[in-house]
Amino acid sequence: MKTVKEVSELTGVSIRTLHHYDQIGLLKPSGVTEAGYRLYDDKALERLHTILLFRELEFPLKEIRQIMESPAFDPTKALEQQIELLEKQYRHIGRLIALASEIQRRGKTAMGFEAFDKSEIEQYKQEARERWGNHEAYQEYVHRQLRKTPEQSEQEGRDVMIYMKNLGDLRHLPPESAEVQQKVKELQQMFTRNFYTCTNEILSCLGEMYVDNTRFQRNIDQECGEGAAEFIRDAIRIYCKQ
Amino acid sequence: MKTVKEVSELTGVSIRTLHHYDQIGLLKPSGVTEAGYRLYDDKALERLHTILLFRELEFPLKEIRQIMESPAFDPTKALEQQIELLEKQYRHIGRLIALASEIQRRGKTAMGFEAFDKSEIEQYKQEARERWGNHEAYQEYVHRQLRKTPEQSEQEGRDVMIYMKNLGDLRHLPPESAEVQQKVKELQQMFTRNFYTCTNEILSCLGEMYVDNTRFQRNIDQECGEGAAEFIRDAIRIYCKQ
DNA sequence: CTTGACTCTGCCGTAACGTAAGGCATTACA
DNA sequence: TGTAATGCCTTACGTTACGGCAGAGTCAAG
Repeated sequence: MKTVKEVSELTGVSIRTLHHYDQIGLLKPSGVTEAGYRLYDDKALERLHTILLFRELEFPLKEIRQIMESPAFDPTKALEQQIELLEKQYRHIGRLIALASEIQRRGKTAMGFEAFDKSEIEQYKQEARERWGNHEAYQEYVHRQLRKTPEQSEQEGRDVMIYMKNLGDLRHLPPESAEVQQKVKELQQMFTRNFYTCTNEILSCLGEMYVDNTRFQRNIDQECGEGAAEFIRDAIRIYCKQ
Repeated sequence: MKTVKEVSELTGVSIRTLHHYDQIGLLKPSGVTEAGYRLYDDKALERLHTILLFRELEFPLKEIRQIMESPAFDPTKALEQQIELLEKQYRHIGRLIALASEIQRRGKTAMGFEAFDKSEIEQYKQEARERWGNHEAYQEYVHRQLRKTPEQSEQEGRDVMIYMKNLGDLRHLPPESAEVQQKVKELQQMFTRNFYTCTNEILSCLGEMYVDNTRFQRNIDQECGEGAAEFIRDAIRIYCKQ
């Protein structure tokens, strides 16, 4: 049985926070002395650790209580939602940084004193969006990857290769033919499903990379036949132009 | 002269917010009717736009007031600080997402109901950090780049090439020689100064890329002499091993 | 003159505590 | 055993940027 101070020193939460959690019913002490001192046992400490974990993930305290009280409340789903929420914030802040940077970069003189007019701000926003676009796709990719198990990742790797092979097998056709272009489209859709929103711009970057990157090119040519990498790149180039 | 409702509809801020801004002295109406109705003119609207810009960038209202009241308060510096703050938040949220994803990825069964113990949480954190590490360096890079003018970027590109050339010029020496290793160190320091915290791991990735990427290799060899790319990669490999 | 739209000034509530203030309880030391 | 030093309690206000009332006055139209 530990007093508030001991718990506080053990876990790093303030005494006031313990009072608060008691007050809102999130963490009741295991017992109280006749003088009204709060006493916590090991089970309470464990509960506190769980609370702190959720708190770190920026769950609101109310929700933490619900999660821990009713087993009906699905923690898996809650976690999923929370991740979505965090990702929203993350993107939002990213855009803010881009906007602020844009102002800093261009407005060194204008920043002097008075007002920006609205059109100017919109201009900043526009430019920030453009400079930020690619980055956001990458973010999405990383986050999606983080949530995958190694087996999932491996499976996806094979999937990609199948699509590449489908496309590479058509390299006797001209890259602008309808059939080839259809396959490019499917490739793009597959990327969007499995990795990130694959815009034409991104797809085009990927296409260039398949040739620019020695290892990629070697792999693709090995799996799909000599010259496949270049063929795929060309097909993508054409696809992205229209 | 516009009433609160008109201003509200024009700018999207609530009437209550206008009241609030009046109350805290952030945006006083240009005039009031004898009945006490607030009236705003175009100058006030402009001021409001500026306020909204700073608000979007998550400046606290108090600070916005200070910035706009006293020209002594340096907006350039304030913007810089704000960006730093946003970046801190950004990294923080990124790590949270990594942590949450890690729990989701591994804890599907464990997530059931009860407590995590502390060691388990630390384990999650550790793994999340590892999976997140490279990503963070990239973030830093993007953010630093965003703030640079095109001329700055260009200058830096030339700087990099100078360092590369310094290193490439030593390719008659063995890559493990002290002189070469010293140059590698300088290269790493230069990256950290100009782009991002260049850990050994990242440096090593860069080294591999100089050979893996066809375009990079060609450029390096062209500028620094035949075989320079491979030599630099080897020198970096050795440097990173100790 | 009434009606409906509009506006005003309070005041309470939010989230998660921080920071006192004022008053017992416990412990340490002389 | 007295007293000082901690430790603990409760109560309550402060923080941020408003949202949402209530109750009352104001304005333009029919």
